[in-house]
Amino acid sequence: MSLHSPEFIPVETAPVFAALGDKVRLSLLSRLQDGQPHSVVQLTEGTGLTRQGVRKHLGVLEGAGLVNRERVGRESLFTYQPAGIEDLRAHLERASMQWDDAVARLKHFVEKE
Amino acid sequence: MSLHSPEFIPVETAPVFAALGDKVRLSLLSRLQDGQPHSVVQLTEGTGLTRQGVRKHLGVLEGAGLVNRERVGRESLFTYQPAGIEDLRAHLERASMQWDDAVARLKHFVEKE
DNA sequence: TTGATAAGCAACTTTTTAGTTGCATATTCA
DNA sequence: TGAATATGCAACTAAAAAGTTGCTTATCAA
Repeated sequence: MSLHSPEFIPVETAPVFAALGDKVRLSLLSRLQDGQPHSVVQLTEGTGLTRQGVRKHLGVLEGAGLVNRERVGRESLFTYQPAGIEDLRAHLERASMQWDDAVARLKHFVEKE
Repeated sequence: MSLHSPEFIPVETAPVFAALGDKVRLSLLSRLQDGQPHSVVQLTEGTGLTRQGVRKHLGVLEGAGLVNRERVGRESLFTYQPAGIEDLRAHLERASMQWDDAVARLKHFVEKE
């Protein structure tokens, strides 16, 4: 028998949540949503930040596995990677279901008294 | 016609993601998953942190709407609030679907050439 | 081959977050 | 009432994150 109750959301996913926990990075992801590779200058436009600032955010997204980087010629092209979001979605879905179960059990327990 | 393409994940959700982007907070949420109110001392056990440290984390979770606080007697009782997670789940689900659509359109476009 | 463009790397400043200690306040209970 | 328990609040330190500037390197195109 397991000593641990099933984890709500695994702590290993914290870095991915952290990567998404920033307005600039969320809007960068929005712009990568078209599935096309985008260069750093391209992604810098409209952010109000410097190229290096944006580049740092892209590095965070890359570190979390949410985007992919590829050097092509003199450009660095970033592309959206769906796997990370898919993963989170699955975790949250499971968490929601676990919660519903817990509530149902609680209700049953209360009514039994 | 709208000038903006639909947002992948709305930037307003960033604070919620940020709240989840920490191992301590994720494990606190795990322990609140039973639906029962828990006091600060109770939640401090096993964290290796001080009561005040844990209290700060609980404050972040509360600020993100993920938990609820209620003062009862001399205790502060924290309870899990499912709405925030539910919200994120819905956003991620929509994002996944949008992505699938984008990929399908892209594929169709390529094949047409 | 030279000027313009895209980017990388490193150092540095500023801001935010995490975590602590110290002390005051409110509650419970013997 | 008085000791023990649970918490709150404020100040402080340390560490991480965000963002910048300055300079170098690589690539493209006339």
